[in-house]
Order: sequence, then structure tokens, then C-alpha cells
Amino acid sequence: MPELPEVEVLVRYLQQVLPGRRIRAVTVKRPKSVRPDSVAVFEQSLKGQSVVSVTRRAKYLIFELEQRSRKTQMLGHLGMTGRMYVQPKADSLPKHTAASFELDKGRFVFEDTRYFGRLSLCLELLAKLGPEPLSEAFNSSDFFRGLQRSRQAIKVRLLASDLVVGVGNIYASEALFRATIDPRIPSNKLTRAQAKRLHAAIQATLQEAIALGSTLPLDWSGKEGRDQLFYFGRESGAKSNEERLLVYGRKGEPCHRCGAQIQRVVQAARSTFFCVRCQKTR
DNA sequence: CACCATGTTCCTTG
DNA sequence: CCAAGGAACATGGT
Repeated sequence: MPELPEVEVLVRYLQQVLPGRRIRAVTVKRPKSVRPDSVAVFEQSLKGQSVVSVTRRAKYLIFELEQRSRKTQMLGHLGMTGRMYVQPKADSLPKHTAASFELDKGRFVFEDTRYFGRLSLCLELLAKLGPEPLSEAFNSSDFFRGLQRSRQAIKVRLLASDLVVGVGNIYASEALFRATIDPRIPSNKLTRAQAKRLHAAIQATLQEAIALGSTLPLDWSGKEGRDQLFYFGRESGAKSNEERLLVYGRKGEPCHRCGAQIQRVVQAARSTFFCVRCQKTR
């Protein structure tokens, strides 16, 4: 399910339902989904803990837990297909359950079809991350200086998490389209003006996605398939019913701005979508 | 059968 | 040593 906006909206949902809940038992169904901790240690350490809060850093979820005023943290990552939600105890576990937590009220489920996601008691990963895109730490002058240090294509550069975190494959294409920058140009060839436009475009793209996800009637367990709307669909019930993504996944379709056909290229083994006419260097 | 898929890490190549 | 490219992870959809 996840890029930064999806994780942010998930965190807001979990923050509504988890704080105050006590974990009665933990069951790890997929050992590889818990790393690097052993399953036994993981299950035992979390049993009896209560949730204090759920926050986000990049695409990671941070669960703050406590037991008799002793605090612990658990890190979560959704990978490509992870999802998390609270279901009634009477409901059955989904086919690809990675781990489940019996709560004093309901059950917290971590479902993950492709099992690229992770739960961990080790938060070391967070230390190396670049600035949060929607915080003061992400400013256009540092961003520009960072871009100058590499000849990698700008699109590929955005996916590395040192200049800015949380920009994934979909929103990288979207932000570059909004900033009218060719995704293939080396990052050190961007002008100061382009860096500034891209900085603003990244923030606007992510902010709008969060706003959309926060207003949609999302179905967390996915029974109605409605969480798909968040990524690729249309704003349900909205009058406009307008496509939300401007270029991603639109190969061969007309550019919303100029009508030219949207192109698909492969960079670092991942798809990039862009409009050759609108996204010119300079 | 072929090719595609929202993320991250690790290995190889130059 | 470094930067860049690609494979790997695992499962499913079209």
C-alpha cells in the first residue's frame, strides 16, 4: 500500500484506534517478517505492553509501547504490499498474515502479501535517514547542494533516501512532472531554479496525497477493495471524478497539460513516466 | 508463458 | 575506495 502519504494516513488511523490498547498475545506467522529479532524474543517482549502512540518517520511506523512506565519502541515497515489494521476478534486472519496481536479489545493485524515488510524492535535504521520532506529540515538550498554531488539521473536520485525520504516510485514521477523536469537528466545538471521547483513540487505532491487519503472513506482491511482508491483510483463521490495521478501508469495516454503521449522508460530497473514535451531540461 | 508491480538491501561491476 | 546498476526478496495480477 505504501509511499509516505499512505503511511502517514495509516498512522493517523492507527493513532485513533491503538493508544491505550493492551497487547495480550503476539503471534508471528512469518518469521522472516520480524527482523533481526528472534520470533520468541519478539513475541515475549511485546506481550503485556500497552500502546502509547503511533508515529511516522519516512515510510516507517514507530509504535511507542509501555508497561508499568517502562517504554519500548517497535518499528514497522509495509514494504510493497503491507497493511495494518484492527479487526474484530471474531474475524478470521487473512491469508498472508505476517503477524497478529491480540488486544484487550480487537486484534491488530499486519498483513503482507509479498512479505517485503518488517517489524523490528531495533530502531537503528532510522539513524541514517535524510530529512522529512514536509519538515523544515528539508530546504531547497541543502537539496540543491545535495543534487550537485551526483551524476545519477534525478529520478533515481529522488528514490535514494539521503536527500529526502518518503518519495517512492509513483510520487517521484509525479513530482518531476509538476516541476517540468526531465527525469533522465543528471542530478548535478539541475539549475538552482529547477531544484527549487522540484523541492516545492515534492512537498505539494505529498501534501495533496495525504489530504486526499485523509478524506477518502478508506477500508483498512481491504474487504471492499477501497483502499486501492488511495493509489490509483478516483475520488469516490467527488463531482470531478478526475484522475489523480498525472503521469504514473499512463504510458501512451495524453498528457493532461499538452496532450502529448506519456512515455515510459526504465531507470534503475524501475518504471518512470513523463511527458517529453512538458518536461524539458531548464 | 511473459511481463509487470507502491520498497529496501546487498552484491557486482567499472 | 566510490558510484552506479542490477538482482534478490515472494506473491499475485493481467
